[in-house]
Amino acid sequence: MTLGTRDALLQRAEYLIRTRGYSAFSYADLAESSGIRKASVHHHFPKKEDLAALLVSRYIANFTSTLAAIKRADTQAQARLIAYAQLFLDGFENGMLPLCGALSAERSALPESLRATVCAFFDLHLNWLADVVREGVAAGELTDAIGIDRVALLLLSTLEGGSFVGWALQKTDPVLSAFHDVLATLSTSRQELARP
Amino acid sequence: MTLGTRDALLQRAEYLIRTRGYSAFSYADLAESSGIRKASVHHHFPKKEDLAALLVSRYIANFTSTLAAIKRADTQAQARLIAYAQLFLDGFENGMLPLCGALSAERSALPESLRATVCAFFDLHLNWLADVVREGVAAGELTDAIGIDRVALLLLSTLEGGSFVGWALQKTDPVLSAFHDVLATLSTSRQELARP
DNA sequence: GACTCCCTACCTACTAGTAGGAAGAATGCG
DNA sequence: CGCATTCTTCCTACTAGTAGGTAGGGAGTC
Repeated sequence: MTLGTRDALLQRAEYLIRTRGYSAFSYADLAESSGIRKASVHHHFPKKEDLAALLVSRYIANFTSTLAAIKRADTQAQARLIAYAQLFLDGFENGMLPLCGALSAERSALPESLRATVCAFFDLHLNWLADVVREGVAAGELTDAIGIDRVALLLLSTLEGGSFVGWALQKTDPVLSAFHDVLATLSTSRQELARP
Repeated sequence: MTLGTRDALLQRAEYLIRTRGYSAFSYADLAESSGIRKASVHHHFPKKEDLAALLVSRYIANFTSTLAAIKRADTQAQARLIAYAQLFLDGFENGMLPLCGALSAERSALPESLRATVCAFFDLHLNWLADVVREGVAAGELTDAIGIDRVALLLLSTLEGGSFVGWALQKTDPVLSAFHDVLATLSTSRQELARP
């Protein structure tokens, strides 16, 4: 399957943003790595800001349906959360940071339209996590010692933080390590923890 | 106390890097926000890369002594860790991301000299945390269910991740929320968790 | 006299973005 | 069908502005 030029550009742009950041990627980079001229990139996406905004909103749309698919595929909270965490690992193994984590770092240098979208993306994560945790608690699979919203925040923080630490150290283990430790703590079934 | 020009420049540069990122801050920005001309900034720091490298290595030196001071001031692991976490909150309340977290996001766009320093900084964090946790476990204050190094990674991940989530959402609570939840889990004394 | 600090003026390379045209595919119509 | 028109995609060539960085000079200080 061969991607259309437009989709190929979006894909390359996503990679560049998730490795270099929004400010540090240029239309010249994007053009070169897509085998096209700079002016042609502008034909598809007149402004850099438009490109990024579209990219993120499409990403959010995809992500939303991926989360829905996870909920459909797994009925247990634990399995759902592991599948969710796997998304972070997948990105990492493709050499990329979490999109919105990367954008969050440059927040002050971002155009206003992007900031709001990044914020919305984190809310999406937190709401989905809270939902899954709520159902998990109701089903007796997860403990409810610290409150649903705090658990959601805890899970997201470990994955974002783990990704950044792993990214800096160029190691894969930190990405999921903290998440798994937290998940084991939250689980009522408390199976023995696997030491690495 | 009035800072020398050189120190003022370093301080402003740190702020700019911890809000906009390395790529998105320019000598023009730095000059303007320091009330000096661009060429004068170059007089003090000929290359941007030099400035950043010096800044980070000085930051690491300061941080090292701060960590040593924390160890001296508190004998209990829990108190030490809370003081450590407070450093992240202090930065956040001054409107800044963790320095090395921010740099980590742009890793691919960073000069080689900086990448290594960023990596060393994370190692510093992890080694100090592992040390504190080890002593805490030996003193019976902390549980040792998942291994010293994993606990260090867990604590660092929650703080880095919490900072980024809080930064994107422009809220302070996420910064320490996950860290405190994890710390409560690790504590053998298990005092009741304060709900927010 | 040498050094420090800061300046104006400048350089080259690169940034996002534009103008206008060539080639080809899609479309409308007699 | 043939033929012209329009639309899409991409191009070369350009703009103005900004990036990091340099040359060289003036004023104060050791």
